[in-house]
Amino acid sequence: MKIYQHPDLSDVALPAVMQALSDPCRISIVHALLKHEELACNELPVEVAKATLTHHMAVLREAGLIYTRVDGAKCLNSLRSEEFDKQFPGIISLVEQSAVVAS
Amino acid sequence: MKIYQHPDLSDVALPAVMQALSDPCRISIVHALLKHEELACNELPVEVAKATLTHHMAVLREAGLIYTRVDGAKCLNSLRSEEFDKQFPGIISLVEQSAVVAS
DNA sequence: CATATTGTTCGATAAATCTAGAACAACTAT
DNA sequence: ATAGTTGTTCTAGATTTATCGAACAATATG
Repeated sequence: MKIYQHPDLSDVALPAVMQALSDPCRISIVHALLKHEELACNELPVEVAKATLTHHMAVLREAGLIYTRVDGAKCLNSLRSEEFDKQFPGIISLVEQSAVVAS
Repeated sequence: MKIYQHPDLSDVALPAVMQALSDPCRISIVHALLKHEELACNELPVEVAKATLTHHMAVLREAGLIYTRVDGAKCLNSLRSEEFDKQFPGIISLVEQSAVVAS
């Protein structure tokens, strides 16, 4: 299957992170990953087309927020919590505490 | 002159804040206000047209990041540091520590 | 008063982003 | 194998955002 690229967090710029988290749909995804550790794309609580979800996951991945590994036909996503929080302390915590909006 | 509206920070949603800080130009503006406390628009280190700057300032204002007061023909802008940090702890600090990119 | 300064608003264009359908590839299961 | 599941890529449309010039309003200055 596809080979997922994950950036070094030291290469991720703050505007890219902010951009990634400026979309309520992606905020919802992060919320879900805070609750469930590892989720396949089709287990995420979003109501968008598959192609759209692929796009959102790519944005989160490129912002260093999520890690994606292949497991058979599915791909499992998790938060890069620790490393991310080291590079951008407090952000994930803010998302965690923010109200869940429609996605 | 214009009457500037400043939202209650409790009414500001996280995606709006993220959106506001997803632009390098606006990050530069926040950087400048971290250094100088209060600055008129024409003192900000940005290389965009006046109309564009007005737009960026409005985005920052609506995200609760800056306060604008009128002083004669100019308007003076400052960060709403304390209250903002109470509502969204750590964000301003992250911006402060982030590298300055081109605007 | 005449001119310059400061910033807004309007209108228009360009660029980026979000969205999704359709075709496709890879794996799973019957 | 045949069909179903999972997710990507391509293409395209729709929405949002960024940008700026020009006209304007309000203040400041000579």
